[in-house]
Amino acid sequence: MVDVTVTHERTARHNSGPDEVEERLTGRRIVSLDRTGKFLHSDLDDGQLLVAHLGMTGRFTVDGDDEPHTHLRLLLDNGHLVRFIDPRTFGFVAVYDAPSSAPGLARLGADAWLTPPGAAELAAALRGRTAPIKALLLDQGLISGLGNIYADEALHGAAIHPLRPGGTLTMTEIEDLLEAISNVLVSAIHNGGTSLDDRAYLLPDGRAGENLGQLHVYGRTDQPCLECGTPIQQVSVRSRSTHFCPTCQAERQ
DNA sequence: ACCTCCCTGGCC
DNA sequence: GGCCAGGGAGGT
Repeated sequence: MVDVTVTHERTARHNSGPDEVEERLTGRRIVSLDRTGKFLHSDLDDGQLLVAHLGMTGRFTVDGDDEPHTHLRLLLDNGHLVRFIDPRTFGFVAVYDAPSSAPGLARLGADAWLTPPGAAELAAALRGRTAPIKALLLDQGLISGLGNIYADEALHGAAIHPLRPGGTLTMTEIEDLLEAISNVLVSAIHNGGTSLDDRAYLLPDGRAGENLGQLHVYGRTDQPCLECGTPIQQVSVRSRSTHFCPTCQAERQ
């Protein structure tokens, strides 16, 4: 990285500020590109760890246009210009000495796509947990990588009510849930991801992902369940909108 | 283990 | 003019 410019305080909030991020990155070479859950992370040539999170509206572009809400620019020694654009500034870019000092990243559960847990492992993690399974799926400590949309979709695929206390899931339900998570992610990735009307998420070439039309419950409040016709219900779980079919995902089985 | 806060664009 | 959307951090 030949030149690094950070122009928004909040983007650098996990370091002391924009100056520290610029200083720690300038002159460094990126030697890896990885992802765990929703965290992007790279090893640098001096042993530091570069971590980025897109939050809700963050995205990286390479040699793109200069857009509003561009908060960080990386000029690479190959001439390419990487921009971090993030209107709502829920995302961040941070540099740490070690993974253990990166908040969030250090506490992530197994990645839902790359290294999903086995049923026995997930069952052990769920044992004794009283929080709603929906909340546990969003809390990245159990399984990492699922957001609000795919958590709702996975629970519907597994026919599990979102308010079921995590510890009450049967082994069969846990197996179904893991399979549903896999199915949901395979489908979403195959379809290029879920671009909503706000177009906050787009494919690298600027096209919208087409998975929205494949969703069974998210954003389908009051519309008929595709399995049974019952109107999809929307409730709030931990102040996150939650969509489910009250028939397919009955409270008890 | 819970709750509040952060932030902006879009829509009612 | 006000509310909602959403991911995580931090504090209680």
